Amino acid sequence: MSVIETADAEGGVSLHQRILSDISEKILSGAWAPGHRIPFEHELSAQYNCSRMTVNKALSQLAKAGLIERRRRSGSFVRQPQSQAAVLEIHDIRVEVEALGLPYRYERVARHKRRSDAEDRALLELGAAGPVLALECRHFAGKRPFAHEQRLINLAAVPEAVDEEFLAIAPSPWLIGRVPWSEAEHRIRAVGADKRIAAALYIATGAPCLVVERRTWSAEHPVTHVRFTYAADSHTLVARFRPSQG
Amino acid sequence: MSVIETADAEGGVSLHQRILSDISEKILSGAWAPGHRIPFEHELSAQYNCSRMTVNKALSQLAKAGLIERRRRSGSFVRQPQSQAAVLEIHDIRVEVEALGLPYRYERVARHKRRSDAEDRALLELGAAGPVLALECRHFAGKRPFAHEQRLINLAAVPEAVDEEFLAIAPSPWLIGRVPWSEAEHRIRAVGADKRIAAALYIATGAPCLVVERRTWSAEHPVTHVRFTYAADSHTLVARFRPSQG
DNA sequence: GTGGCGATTATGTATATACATATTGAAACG
DNA sequence: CGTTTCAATATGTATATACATAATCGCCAC
Repeated sequence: MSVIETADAEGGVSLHQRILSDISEKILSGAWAPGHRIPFEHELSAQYNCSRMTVNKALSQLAKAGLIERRRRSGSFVRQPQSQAAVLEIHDIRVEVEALGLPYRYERVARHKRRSDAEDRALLELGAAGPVLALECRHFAGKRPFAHEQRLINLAAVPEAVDEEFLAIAPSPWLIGRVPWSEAEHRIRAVGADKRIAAALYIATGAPCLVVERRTWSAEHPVTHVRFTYAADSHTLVARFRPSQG
Repeated sequence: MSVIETADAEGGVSLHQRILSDISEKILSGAWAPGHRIPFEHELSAQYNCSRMTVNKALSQLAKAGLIERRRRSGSFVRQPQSQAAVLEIHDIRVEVEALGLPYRYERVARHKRRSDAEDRALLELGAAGPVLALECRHFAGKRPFAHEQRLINLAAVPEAVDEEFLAIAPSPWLIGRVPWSEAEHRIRAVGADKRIAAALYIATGAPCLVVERRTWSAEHPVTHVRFTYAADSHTLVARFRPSQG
């Protein structure tokens, strides 16, 4: 390798930028699937004939953007690609269904109390392990399933949920009446239905679904994480706003 | 300055991180107003007793986050608060793509001026027939299509759009700079890709997609209707809020 | 087996250095 | 007087190096 050789004659783009876009191209194109281990820093620096620092700069940015996950001693791995933006609005399913003029019905499918596992903690953004309540429910519009609900409740924040079976009342209205929320985060995306969702919503596996995930905090404490899944033809989120000034 | 003196005994947080948060604190608190020139890299490196590279790392991140603007030979300056209405920022696709660290590219696929048909009037909520501009565009992240855009512009509300080809600039930024909007409505849903969308986004027919439609009004006049379609694996909308009313 | 423990390894952060690039301001020139 | 040139300056990108840190692997003792 030459000493201090600047500007790799790469059309104005800096090297770490080129490395970055090469790798993200591989990821977004699917050539490197989620879970795939991307080459080590020292391998890439050999491949691109540059220093490890340059590779590190690119990989750090990819990690910050959420495309890859880095693990010491193990390497860097492709994550589920996702970009971020913001949208607003909150919804109550009973109200939505009744607005359609259809009879609403609620069904609790499952309920488990357990000590939070790693996935639970990730979903709730919990630091330490603790008791959680896991719920699975369905919401019907007329005879058709309208939405599937998977929910986690942090029992450290809402201990009285232990005594509720959620057979007659859905978790959302129960929580809203009890726990004032100070912050909420929504994630909205499209997915293909997996087998479980397909069965729950009476649709084909792989059929497009809208997924709305919501995380709620009350005074800095994570309260609940919920994932609603709707069949594509059953649901449109609507949000109206006026501009706010800076 | 000492030689290779690691871990400045600063409670686990890295130095560049501390510099970054110190400066953003100054900016967000208002102590350094927009337009204020923040200290030069060499001044900060003296102040923090560290190398210029470390300061550079912090400032580069601040620039990428949009808090400051850097000008060669002149220094770094606090930017005007970018608190554009959440909605606008949301669907500025260029910003989303660049936040991923990927090169953004825009392409106009088609442009037609016509008298509004029934479908156009439904989409724009127009009462009477009138001239509209129909556009089809694509937004790329790296080499992959990131979003497909179908747009209608009400020429009665924005007559000067007739003279714009939209080859170099995308409709969103063009409109934002020209037409103040007073109200917007969003509709978000999942669909299976039809043939046209599948071809445009390099995905299979029927593959799940996220569709975001936006209608905008300016002083009661419908301005534009736009439909963005994203491949399922490329996009997640994220929104955080605090309760403002109820 | 299995439980601990040290060696190994990949990433994380920092350093000093080198040169490129863009921009500014002032000096030199026609 | 305007223009051109040039040096100074701040940022931009890259290098080689050094050491910290965390996680894993394999070895060894029990």
